[in-house]
Amino acid sequence: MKNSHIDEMRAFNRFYTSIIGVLNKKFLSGNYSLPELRVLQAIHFQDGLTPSEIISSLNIDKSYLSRIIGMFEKRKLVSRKTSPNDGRSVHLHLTASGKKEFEKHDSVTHQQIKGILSQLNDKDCETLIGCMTQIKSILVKQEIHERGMSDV
Amino acid sequence: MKNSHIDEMRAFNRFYTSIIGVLNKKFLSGNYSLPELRVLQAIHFQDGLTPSEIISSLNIDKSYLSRIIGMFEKRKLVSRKTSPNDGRSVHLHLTASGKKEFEKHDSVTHQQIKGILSQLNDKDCETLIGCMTQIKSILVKQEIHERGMSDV
DNA sequence: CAAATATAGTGGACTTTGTCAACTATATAA
DNA sequence: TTATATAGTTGACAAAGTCCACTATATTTG
Repeated sequence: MKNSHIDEMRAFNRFYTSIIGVLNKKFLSGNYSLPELRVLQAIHFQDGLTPSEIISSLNIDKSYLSRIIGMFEKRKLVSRKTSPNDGRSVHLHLTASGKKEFEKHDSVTHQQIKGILSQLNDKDCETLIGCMTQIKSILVKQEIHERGMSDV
Repeated sequence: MKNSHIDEMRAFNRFYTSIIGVLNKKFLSGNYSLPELRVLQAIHFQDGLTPSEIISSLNIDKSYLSRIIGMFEKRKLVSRKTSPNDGRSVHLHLTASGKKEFEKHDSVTHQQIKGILSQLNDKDCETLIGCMTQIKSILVKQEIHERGMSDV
């Protein structure tokens, strides 16, 4: 490893964080905050999961999560059901409107990314995605990541 | 552009945001928050710049910034000097301890990135950095970014 | 089994972070 | 010179996130 590599990676981090920040800011003009959307996504992704499962995958405070879920329940996007096996834990499900809300948000971010990629020529697009895939495959071995904080 | 590219890019965004999140969290166990460090960096990077310049480059609220600067001044890391040309604006400078504080933080994040790269074999490292450089060069044309929110 | 310990989730109080609007002071334009 | 714009500060507030105590189940262990 060269020393300049470190600077390069830091430059990339600043650059890419900035992009993510801009994208997040844009779509966050909606009704929900980023952690809220992460929770919605998590439940969509795995119907019936429990708060404690969300906690470990999203690295979020349990009281904070409890309030987020409470808010979703009040708005009828999520339902809680006490687990038949374990009376302490609850299973979370998206209601019909919860699913709709998720789809809505998901399509917005989909379009957002599409908007970026569609401005690239085919070669650049292939290169870009190829690079992303490679970076992921190299860094995934190191297990630095936890489920993170972008919905883009 | 293929449709799958969009999903790939979104996957990368989630993945990389997560990495950044973990890194940021680690070094943020220090004395300053991320925006605070960004301000310190900005002043280090361009001695004598004004709050309003920071505002436009960092996209931060002016009252928030004013308080951050006030805190730095109280801790003797930054000094304010009224501009001779324009009595409304001030020029910001790092004091000796301000510079030391910056260096301290900078070296921590340097070591952190070094820690990651040093676990890679030479080929992976070259590939990784090469990919980052390419991504940056492709996306920089689109000007999506603003100066962002990572200090890693 | 009964007592101790652990786990799941909730709610109150709090801190940190960030925003909004009003204000002072200087500068520029009409 | 009056009006308008810009730089920065301050107070009040809102949003985001954390900490701790608590209830209620579950599990362990003596």
